[in-house]
Amino acid sequence: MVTLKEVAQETGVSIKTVSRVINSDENVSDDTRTAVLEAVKRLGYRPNLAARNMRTRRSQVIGFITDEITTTPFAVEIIKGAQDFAWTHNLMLMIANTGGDLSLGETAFDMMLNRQVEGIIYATMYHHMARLPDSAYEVPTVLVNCFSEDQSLPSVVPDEVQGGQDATQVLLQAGHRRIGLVNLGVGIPATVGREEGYRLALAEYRIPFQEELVRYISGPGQEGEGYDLALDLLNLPDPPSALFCANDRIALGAYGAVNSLGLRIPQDIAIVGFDNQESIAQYIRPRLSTMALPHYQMGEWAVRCLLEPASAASHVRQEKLLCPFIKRESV
Amino acid sequence: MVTLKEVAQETGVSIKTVSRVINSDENVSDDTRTAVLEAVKRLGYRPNLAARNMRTRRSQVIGFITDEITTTPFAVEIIKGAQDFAWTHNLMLMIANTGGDLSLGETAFDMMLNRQVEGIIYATMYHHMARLPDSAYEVPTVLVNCFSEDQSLPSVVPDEVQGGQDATQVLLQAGHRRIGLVNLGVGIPATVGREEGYRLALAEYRIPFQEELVRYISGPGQEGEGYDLALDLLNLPDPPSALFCANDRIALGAYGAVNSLGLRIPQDIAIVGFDNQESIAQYIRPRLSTMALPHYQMGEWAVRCLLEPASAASHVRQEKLLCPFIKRESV
DNA sequence: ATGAAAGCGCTAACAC
DNA sequence: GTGTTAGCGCTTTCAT
Repeated sequence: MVTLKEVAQETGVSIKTVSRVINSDENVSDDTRTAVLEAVKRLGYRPNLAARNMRTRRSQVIGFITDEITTTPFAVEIIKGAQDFAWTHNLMLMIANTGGDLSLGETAFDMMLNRQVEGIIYATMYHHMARLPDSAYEVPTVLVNCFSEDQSLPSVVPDEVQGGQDATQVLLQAGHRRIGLVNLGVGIPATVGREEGYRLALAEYRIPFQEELVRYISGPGQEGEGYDLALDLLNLPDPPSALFCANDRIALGAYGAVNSLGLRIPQDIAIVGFDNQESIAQYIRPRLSTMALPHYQMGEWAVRCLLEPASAASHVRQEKLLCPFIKRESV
Repeated sequence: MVTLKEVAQETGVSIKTVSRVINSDENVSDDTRTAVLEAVKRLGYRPNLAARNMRTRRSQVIGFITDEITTTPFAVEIIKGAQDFAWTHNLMLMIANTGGDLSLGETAFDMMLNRQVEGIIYATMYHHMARLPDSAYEVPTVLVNCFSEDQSLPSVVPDEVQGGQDATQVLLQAGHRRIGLVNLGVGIPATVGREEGYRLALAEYRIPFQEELVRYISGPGQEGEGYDLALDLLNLPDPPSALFCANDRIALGAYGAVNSLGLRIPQDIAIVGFDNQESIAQYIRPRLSTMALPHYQMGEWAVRCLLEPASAASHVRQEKLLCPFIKRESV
């Protein structure tokens, strides 16, 4: 390993002068700087950030802990957003995956903290409330796609209400007045928020909310249930002409239901999904119009929040990011 | 920050004794150990790995650089395999994504090296030859899903030949004797290897290889081309009764072609895919039988290779990992 | 079984 | 513009 000392000896200057050059300090004569840089190059010197960190207390590393994110293809965009933004600020991401296990989560925080990370991002696969170890408070921590019970940690989540509202509006604007909602399981933020948006959009058009048009899935088999519940709705005496499906897998099931009735999408039944799971939305025919989750942006926001604790984090407890509508062919 | 020194003062012993306790050194009396541990807990002491690293030269961090992997849902399993295995050895992964840009790749290596990583894993989205910066040789480096031109770096890739052979065998064993191959673009390892496997399997059954049964896609629109090429094959005067599609997106296109001809899968035409892209294979009807890529295992292997340079890395230049057959309903 | 001193590579503080 | 000294938190070496 080549050290500052060796570069100094090679150049015939003091260690501190080399340090100045490395850190782009102005107070170095051009001649000295040139000579030093030349030696740095020749020797292949590389600053030891671990050593620098000891003095500056800045590791230039931030931790990124997830529950099961790497297994959720479409959510890895959170990592990408975080890493791209971190990169532009000379920060690196250190990652850990807990598999949803709380004690592993605690270990993950400890391992990160021991390695002197400057901040930690905790991201989850699905939008929900998260339990966090005490060590989450030892360093700035930001939550992505989840929130702590007491909202004591800044967090960034998708704006479910806006998403639900916009999805419904798209259908409304296309002329539909009787719109079914095949929602997710009861009690989770996505279900509540998307339905609230649905109601808001209906209210704007002065359309009364009707319970019989709303269904909730109850198990994990989303396509299957989506099929059944959509079929239910379509078999109503006064059936809806459009379906808002709370995610794309449900929408996929709904496609099947529409087909089984010999109806066409979007001519007979219009469908809007949610999540923009490319692997589904892009490949089914007609291609699915749906609401995208702002994964990439949430990742970016999290890093920005860590970098500017004054601006973002302290002002808002929870940032809600826009879910944009992705127009394809199902409406 | 609580340091060894403070714990030592609190307990009334020397710094070194505390250090011994932290590092589970035997030579400490039980009383002392208990007292120290108690103080460690009370004070919330946390070893500073950056400081330890200065003496031991072991950062307990390894770098994980990818080209575009985080954007390829099904390939993130490489990260998961690496991270799970690293975890069991108390190592953390530091990640960077270059977007395929070579100069960014060089920067990524530099940033990792400056942060004293003990080794680097370079993983790519698709199996291909990779160009690496010189700095890749400054620390143990392992390639995943790619290889260096001169094979000077250890690498781990899917066993394309075995995969192609097994896929074809599945069809052969199901009684098919005329099997079409809709292959990827010419010249890449996957195309060459999978076709070689296809030929080997045919040879085992003494079936002559026929050029007219093999097609290659030429553009990026894999489903569309898959559709066209499969249709081509099925329209042959003496059409195949089974199709081996070199990836699942092509298979998806082939499904369309079979449907358009009013044929059924697998009764009239059997299909085997490749890649096991769950988002496709799992959701199309009938569900697609396909060959899985050993992403998770490649990630594991890479870390193991870094940890045991003596065993794995130095013996084999390139490790080929098994692509297992995933039985579903299309054969 | 325990401790004192040195030093890892670097930067902060303060000379000159 | 440049150098000296000290010390970040830890482990190593060598005493005791």
